[in-house]
Amino acid sequence: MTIYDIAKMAGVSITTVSRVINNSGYVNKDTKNRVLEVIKKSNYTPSKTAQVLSAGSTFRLIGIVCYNIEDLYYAKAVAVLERELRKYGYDIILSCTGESLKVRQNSVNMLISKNVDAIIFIGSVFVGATEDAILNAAKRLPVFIINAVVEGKNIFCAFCDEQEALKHCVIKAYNKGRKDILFMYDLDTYGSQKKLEGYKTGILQCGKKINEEYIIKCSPGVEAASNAFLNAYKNTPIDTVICSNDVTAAGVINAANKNKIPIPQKVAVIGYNNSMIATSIYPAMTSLENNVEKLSVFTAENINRYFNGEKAIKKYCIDFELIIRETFL
Amino acid sequence: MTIYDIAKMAGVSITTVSRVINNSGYVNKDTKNRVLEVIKKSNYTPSKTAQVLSAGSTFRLIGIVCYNIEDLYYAKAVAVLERELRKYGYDIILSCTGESLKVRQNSVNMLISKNVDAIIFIGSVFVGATEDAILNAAKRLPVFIINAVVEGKNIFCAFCDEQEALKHCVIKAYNKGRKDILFMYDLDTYGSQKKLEGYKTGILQCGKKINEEYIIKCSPGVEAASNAFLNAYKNTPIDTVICSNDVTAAGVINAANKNKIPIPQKVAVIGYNNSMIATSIYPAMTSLENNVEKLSVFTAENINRYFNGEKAIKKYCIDFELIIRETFL
DNA sequence: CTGAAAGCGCTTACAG
DNA sequence: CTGAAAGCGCTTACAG
Repeated sequence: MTIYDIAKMAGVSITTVSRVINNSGYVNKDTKNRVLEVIKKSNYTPSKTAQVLSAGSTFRLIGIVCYNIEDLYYAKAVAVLERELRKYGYDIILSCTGESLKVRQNSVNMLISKNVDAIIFIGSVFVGATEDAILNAAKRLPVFIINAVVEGKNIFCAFCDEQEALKHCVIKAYNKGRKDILFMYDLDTYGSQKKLEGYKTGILQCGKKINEEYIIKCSPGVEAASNAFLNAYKNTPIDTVICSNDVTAAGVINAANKNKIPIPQKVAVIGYNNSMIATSIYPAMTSLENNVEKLSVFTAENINRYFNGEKAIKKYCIDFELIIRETFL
Repeated sequence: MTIYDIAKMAGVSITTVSRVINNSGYVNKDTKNRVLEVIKKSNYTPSKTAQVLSAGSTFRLIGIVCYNIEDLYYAKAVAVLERELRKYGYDIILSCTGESLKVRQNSVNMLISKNVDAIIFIGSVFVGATEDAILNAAKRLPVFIINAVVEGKNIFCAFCDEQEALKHCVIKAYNKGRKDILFMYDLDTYGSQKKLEGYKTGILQCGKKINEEYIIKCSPGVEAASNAFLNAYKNTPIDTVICSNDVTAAGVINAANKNKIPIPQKVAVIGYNNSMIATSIYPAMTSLENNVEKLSVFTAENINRYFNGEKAIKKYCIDFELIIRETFL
């Protein structure tokens, strides 16, 4: 079913049908109704492909590349991006890549080959190993990054200063009289490294020495975090645990509950991301709000700015806030 | 930059460039390399739009309509669908609609107008009020539904029998000697209704009477569930709480922890969906595994079947399993 | 208010 | 191994 069929059935030219479809130009009211009826009756949908090619427009599709949509951080970002971009008439193609470098490069290639208007990378996991993919993409279309900084033409970043954020947590803990502050992280990403640096800076700023025993890397997931914490707790005095994300923190809290280690009296716990997990757990988790939601809203606006001829913002840094709940008072 | 520019720069016809791009037909090796070099040097990407229009193919895009990607159930489904559909060369356009009927209808219209190959609806929230949107969509393209049943031409459903699942939970609890079994749910969806029916069937099958005080509807979210549970607990004897999802169950568990109500000795708790929350909480939550992952894998296969001329399966029912953890032993 | 014709950027028989 | 030409299904000046 094409515009030619509709034209024939309605007894008009395809130009007129086109006018009716697009509600453009002058069309006699009766003619219009006749065409509309034919369209409806035949369940005709115009070929977007032909429209785009002919009108020189685009599909208004934005590619989103994220690590794992089941992680609440990415889920939040995608949810907000989708909602905000819709306001500007964009839809999203979602690509979740996981660890695989090959999948990442393929995802980017696919998005480029499908002629999306722009690509958004969410998360710092894409910096480092995948940076080439980002730079290559930027040669062909604008690239927007949430929560990482990559310099380059056609690349626009919105981020939270994770290093400062973690430093803030450390100092806050120290000022509460906490002395044995553990830092736990899972993936070895750009973001984790920033947080780790922030941890160290904070420790030094408190006039303490950096003790490698207080820096723990564990596998992702609640269980792994539980075990890693208990193991560390056995061997070293610990009164505070700062985690690089809420899932890890949940593991610490569970382990403490199970072993009757009172939170926060004996051990205080600070999570990161302020996700739903922070309020789903008991005791409610103190967590660092790094404002993904705001970053996502900003990025959608920035994309709109870019395509409207206004100058998009190259680098945008958002504030953070430690949300105090029961695990660290 | 079009195929004409490349042809000119390489000193060949566009036919030859097209052959190189598509790796089809015979092309002299040297010619091919020359064209490839020009393409690379100029960062040329063929217009997918023109390719699709010309070749009579499609963009290989599947639309996914879900309620809320921040809900772990939907996140899991989308993650698996994306991964599995990628294997068949499809990408996904994600649309999260929330409650709004208008957004839902608009999302469907948008997907149809963008000429996706098929639409997947995830979750029972779309049955009932949005059913018209589904039926209309099915007039134009194949519609696949995960976890709800809608009859109609061009509609394919994969689901878990929630009614049976909930009945199973009730009987299991009863057989453990539990007598005062509460059912808590939040949204008033098709799925919740099925679960509620299952609860009632189970209660009757145990030779007990249905007591409306043991059926509690609360707002979504951990906090609301906590309050609703505590309120009910004050007024009625309760030894088991079965929830329509894990978030609600987390609220119950938190409330019990906070009020020193021992789980499962005094109150057993059963969640639903067996999401990450079930293992993120202490005590670890018994939860009903309704196999979204398997349903998603099946749906991707079914879509592939549909487009490969094999007959897609109209109705597919998956089994379920109660995963026993500490909150109900 | 309406239509014939050119053109969007490709692919694909067809001819050589 | 290569290219001229038709055609995919639309939009949009242009002419009337």
